[in-house]
Amino acid sequence: MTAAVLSIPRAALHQQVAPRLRQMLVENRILPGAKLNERELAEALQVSRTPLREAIKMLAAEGLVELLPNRGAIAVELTEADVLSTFEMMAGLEAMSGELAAQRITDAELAEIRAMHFEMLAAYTRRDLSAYYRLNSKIHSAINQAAKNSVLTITYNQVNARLQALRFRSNQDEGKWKQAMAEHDRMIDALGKRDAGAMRKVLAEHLDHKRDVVVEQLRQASKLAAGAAP
Amino acid sequence: MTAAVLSIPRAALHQQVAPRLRQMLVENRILPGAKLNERELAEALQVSRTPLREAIKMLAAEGLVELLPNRGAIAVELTEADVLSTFEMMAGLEAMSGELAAQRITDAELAEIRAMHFEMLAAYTRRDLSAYYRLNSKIHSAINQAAKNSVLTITYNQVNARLQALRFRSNQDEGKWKQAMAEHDRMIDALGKRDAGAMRKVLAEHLDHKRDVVVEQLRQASKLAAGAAP
DNA sequence: GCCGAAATTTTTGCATACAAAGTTTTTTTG
DNA sequence: CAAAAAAACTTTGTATGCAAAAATTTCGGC
Repeated sequence: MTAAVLSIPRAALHQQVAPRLRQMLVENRILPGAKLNERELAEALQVSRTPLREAIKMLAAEGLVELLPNRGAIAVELTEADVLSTFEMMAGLEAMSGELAAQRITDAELAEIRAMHFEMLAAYTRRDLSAYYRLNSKIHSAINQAAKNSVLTITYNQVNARLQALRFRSNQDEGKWKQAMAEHDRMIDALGKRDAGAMRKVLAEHLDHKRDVVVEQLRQASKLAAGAAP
Repeated sequence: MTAAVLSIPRAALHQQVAPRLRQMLVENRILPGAKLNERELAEALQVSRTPLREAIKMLAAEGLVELLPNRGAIAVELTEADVLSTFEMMAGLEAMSGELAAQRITDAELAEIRAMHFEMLAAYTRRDLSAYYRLNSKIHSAINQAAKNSVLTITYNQVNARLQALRFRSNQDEGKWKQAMAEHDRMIDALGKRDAGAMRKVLAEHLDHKRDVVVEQLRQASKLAAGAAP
């Protein structure tokens, strides 16, 4: 009866808590700037404070929470400057991924990315935003994998985590979406030709456009807030 | 008497322990692959296991130690592939720093970097390796600062930490050293001209050469070890 | 009624205690 | 004597308790 419970969970509690907390932060279930109350969280996650605190320290090292001496941790709040810096960094990482992937990708990897690209075309045609996001994320991950640099992959995932919270609410407008798809077309083309320079260029541009979409939405959101509050 | 002790140390223990542990790892005072015994370390650092464990979790998130379930943590051991990946990543980050710095550096920042460059020329002329390393590190940091991207700075410092352990033992040969100095000359030149493309290029090459020096030394070291052991 | 100070409550930070997993040593058996 | 099993020991992982700091509330003075 309890066999599954006893045999499967070989992961330590702090190793279970960290991903769950990370997801709560990334999905804005814990709002930016909000305090992470240890007692409350420990109760909610059904663990004692010790493994919870260890998990919080890990997320602090990842930059998802900020530690205030004697005042615990708060979910990071990204200023517009932070958002721009993060996107600029992602653009650099994506450009590097693309450049290296163009040099190192195998035929099998390329075929799989092409397949996902067609799936994404299908999602775009159906205007299935959630499938589109899922496939987009998978394609970019696959490109990163094809670059075959473990440190780049780790860094990419870390920086990417900080942006998830923003992209979550980013519903694209039709024009931008079409443009993003066109950029993906060029990407697949450049990958097929193993053109590292073109990959760098198209990915850097792609991320710059994503940045523009998010920043525009942030400005709109803060304009709305400013109009409502005072 | 105890006023200084009572007023200054507002830093939490885990915040003090983490940097100390990081330095021990970076300076190879804890050897790669070695187990981090909690009782021993806690005693050596004069803290209980709780803040020590929190610090270890932070270093794990930074990638300096590896967590083994129910078996604690070990200092990461960099394979040759890891070293290559890390240098490749550093090359990308330095290239990005240089490119952005060329676009954003102020005259004051440029002047300070030029001053440090002259100091480094002095250290090189005296063959003062330790001063050379210190200034080299400061110059690269200053370029990174001039890029004015906080996420890039954090990432740069993290990835750089993993390489400190290797550079520590890297005594350059005369030819490589001269070449590195020439590259720094070109760097300062490109920065003065605000030539982003040239900065990207020279920094990427500079790091590639550093990589070659380290890899060559690693190969020599492992060759020596192979000759001695069997 | 409102501001400020003191007291109370809450919360964080650290140490310790205990349980579970892992490691080593000893013992037993073939 | 070797290999396997068992016991003893060590180490990690988690919970709990206590002290110090911060936040909140209460109370006194104006």
